[in-house]
Amino acid sequence: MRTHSCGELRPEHAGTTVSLAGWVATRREHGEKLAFVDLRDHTGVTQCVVDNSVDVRPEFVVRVTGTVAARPAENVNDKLPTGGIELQDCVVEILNAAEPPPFPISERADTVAENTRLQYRYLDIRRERMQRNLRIRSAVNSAIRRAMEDQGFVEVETPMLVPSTPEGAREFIVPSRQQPGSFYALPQSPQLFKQLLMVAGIDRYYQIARCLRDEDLRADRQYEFMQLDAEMSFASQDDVHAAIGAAVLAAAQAVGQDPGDIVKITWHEAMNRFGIDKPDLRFGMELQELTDVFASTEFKAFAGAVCIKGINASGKADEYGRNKLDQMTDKAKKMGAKGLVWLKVAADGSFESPVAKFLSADETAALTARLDAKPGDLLLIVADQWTTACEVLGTLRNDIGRPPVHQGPYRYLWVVDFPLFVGVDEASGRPKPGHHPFTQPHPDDVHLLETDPLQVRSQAYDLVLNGWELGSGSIRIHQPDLQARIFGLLGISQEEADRRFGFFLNPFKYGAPPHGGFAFGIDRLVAILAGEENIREVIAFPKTQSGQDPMTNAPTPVDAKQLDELGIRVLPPKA
RNA sequence: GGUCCCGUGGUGAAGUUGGAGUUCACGCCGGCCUGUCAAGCCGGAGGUCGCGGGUUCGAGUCCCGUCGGGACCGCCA
Repeated sequence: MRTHSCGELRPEHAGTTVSLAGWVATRREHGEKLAFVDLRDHTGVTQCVVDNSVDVRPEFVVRVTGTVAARPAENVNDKLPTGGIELQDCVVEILNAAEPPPFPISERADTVAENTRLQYRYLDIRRERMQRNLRIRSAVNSAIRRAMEDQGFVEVETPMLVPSTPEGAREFIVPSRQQPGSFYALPQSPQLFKQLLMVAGIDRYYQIARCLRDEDLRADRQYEFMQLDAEMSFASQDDVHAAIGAAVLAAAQAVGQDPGDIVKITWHEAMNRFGIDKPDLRFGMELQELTDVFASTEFKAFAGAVCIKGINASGKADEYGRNKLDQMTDKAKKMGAKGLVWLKVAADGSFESPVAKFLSADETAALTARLDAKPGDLLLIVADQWTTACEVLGTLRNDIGRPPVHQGPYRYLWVVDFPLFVGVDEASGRPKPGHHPFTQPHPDDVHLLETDPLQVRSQAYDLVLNGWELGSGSIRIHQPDLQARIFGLLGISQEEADRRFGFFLNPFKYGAPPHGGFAFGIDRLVAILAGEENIREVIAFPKTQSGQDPMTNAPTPVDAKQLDELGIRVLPPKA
């Protein structure tokens, strides 16, 4: 049907007769005998010189047969890769007519309401931007597959209809026809199955897996999303990081990027330096320790504080007026801080601040040195519990300094040694698992499990890119006695564990190898690699924030007959 | 569950302290035009200002509600 694509002809093809097929991009009329038609496919655009009597309009599907001609120098279009040639003596065959599209099939549609783009997604995808994004996604997927296969990982598909488990995210539920009143759940992740594959001797498992979570949607979250899911037997944390790192490297290289070295820092260091467990390393403004500076201060807000930390928003003094500083203070208080101290550095190096008069000369000098304060800088200080001080300043650091996620450079890092438990459940007084209850504690901290559980580090880790959490993983518990200890701490009895996790835990009695794994979000990775801020831009048919699809109108009511068969009755809407 | 922003011909935008007949660009339709390339020129059609209620002599504009979209908080072991 076609001999070439619309993006490949060059002056060296001059003289050959070719056939192109595609969509009419634009038409430029020049009188009775002459018109230019730009023919478009996913590879590009080629100008065809046609007789003006040919009645084709934008988005008509046509086949054009003609002769490639080099354009004279004055007619070359430098903006097009094919701008050195055009098709002459064209025979145009209309394969399908088309109504005018609701929005232009070009970069001009970037400003069209997203709802409209989603309603006509098949036209939106016809655009260069979406073509590019989906092709990047495909290249990333295949590069990841190749990298995993090369490392001896075996792709195993796991079921979509799985039992409901009460932990974690809210699940999508699927009614059973043969067992009315019983339900399947759609998997939040293949977590349980992949660990059983380790018991089963698969040794290295991976899957580009669809996961489903019924939680509110965001720029980086859809109900359905794809993960590179992997699990390894007889592997250390470092083994897992190396394997996943190779997949990330392959993905980046597939789009012509170099991820550089993946830095590794502990969770404690991340909190201490950046105030967040997914630090964005593209900018400085690190948290500085100030507790010692104010060890014997007269300033009441700082005196006796467990932890005092500060950041220097360099050069931001003028940008942040009283109003913005008040908003920042409110935010700090909402996050649990007792307050926020700000100081602006004046031209002579002195501090402009409501609290400047409470600081001694020594303290002022030490503060200036510690934060490397220069005229025009804005200093922000929080005195509180360590966690609060870090988190508040980490949030302000991101608010003030963080560039859009897709803006290079790309700074990948592993965050390791997450705490095994995060805080205490108010109702039960029990510690809450940070990752999931099957996470292996750090070997050096196991002895603290019963005495000081909140100090126990885990063998859990996150992969972070430019402040976005790409994914997380852990070394799992494979010893039933250790698992029982953890359940004991969580207040889960043997009976309850059997009931809730029995099908998962019983297999571990039959020879479970030490194992660990990881999963990262492909949508997020592809979005960043494609330079998009929103994962919907790299998903062919995404849902809106309210979980609807403007193209298919899903979700929709179903027939009473269908509900009947499933033994389901729908309650009337709440008044 | 909450906070904030948005909704005006097919598309994107403008519309002042509430005041005459909503404005502009692109697109669309018709005409002219032999070298354009987002062609150009002339003419034309196209609107429930998301929807409902209220205030007012008068509402695109103000108020309340509602629907839809987006960003974020909660949530996402």
